[in-house]
Amino acid sequence: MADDSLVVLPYEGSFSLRETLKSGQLFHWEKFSIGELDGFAGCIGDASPSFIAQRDSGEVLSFSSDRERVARYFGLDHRIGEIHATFPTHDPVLTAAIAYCPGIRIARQPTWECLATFITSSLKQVTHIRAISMTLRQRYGVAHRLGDHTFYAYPDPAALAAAGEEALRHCSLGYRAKSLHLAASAIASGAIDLDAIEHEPSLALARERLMQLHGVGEKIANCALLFSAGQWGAFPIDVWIERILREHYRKRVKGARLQQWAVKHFGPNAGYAQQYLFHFARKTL
DNA sequence: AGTCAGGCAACGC
DNA sequence: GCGTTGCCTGAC
Repeated sequence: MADDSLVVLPYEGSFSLRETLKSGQLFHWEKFSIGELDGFAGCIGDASPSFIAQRDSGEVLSFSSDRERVARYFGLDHRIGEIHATFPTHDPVLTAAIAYCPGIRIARQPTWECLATFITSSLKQVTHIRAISMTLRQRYGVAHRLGDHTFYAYPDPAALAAAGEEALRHCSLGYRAKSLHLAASAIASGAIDLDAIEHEPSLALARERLMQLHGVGEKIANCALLFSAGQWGAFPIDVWIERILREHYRKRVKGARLQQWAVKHFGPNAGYAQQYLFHFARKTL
């Protein structure tokens, strides 16, 4: 793949690779350069490593053979204008959040690595989530070389199920080891059909199924569905979103009530709005 | 040294 | 239903 040629990937509207990678969805991309071109590389699912770069002009490049995988993963096919058209017309906070960072996209990750990563994210900061992802990949994932660097795919459910809870505990997972191991086992055995959940059209039903997993509550289920299943109506509420809704929207309710209000207020693409608000909240609150 | 962080489940009322 | 509490770990 290293000798594969680079091509320009088209996209509509605004896209910022750097901001999308920092927006709390993706935790394993590494800086990587090809010749003079500085970009990022990482594995998407179990494929050999992908490369993506963005020039100052905004131009996005990837390997030719990999262009469709990369474009889908980073949401380059999203019709941003149409998404924004579904947002509330008079919402100065959301308008400010979009203006603050219009280039963020909701990525579309492979379902398992997304779900598993968010299971390991509970009460963790970004740097630590990254560290855990890397450790799991290096210990239990398939290695791929790109240039002189080795990249690792996220371990599949069978690999983590086989590893055992105790071994996972030694990957700095703490109490999350049990959840990750149970989820991996349930999926590897077929007790939970992740593929069916990914394609389940009903958000409520998909969320209900995910929440049957130990360690998967509303927040993690919504993250998994928003970031891997294209369920843009899913609205994960973490401390940052709760903060911005409380301080800028004067919402004092919590939990399910807050969730219902948000979906009603922000509309069918509430999750996309959430991503702008989340980034905005983290930088300004 | 204690506190806290990008939640969840179990329990009490 | 709603509010508390314990939980692994590392960063500050």
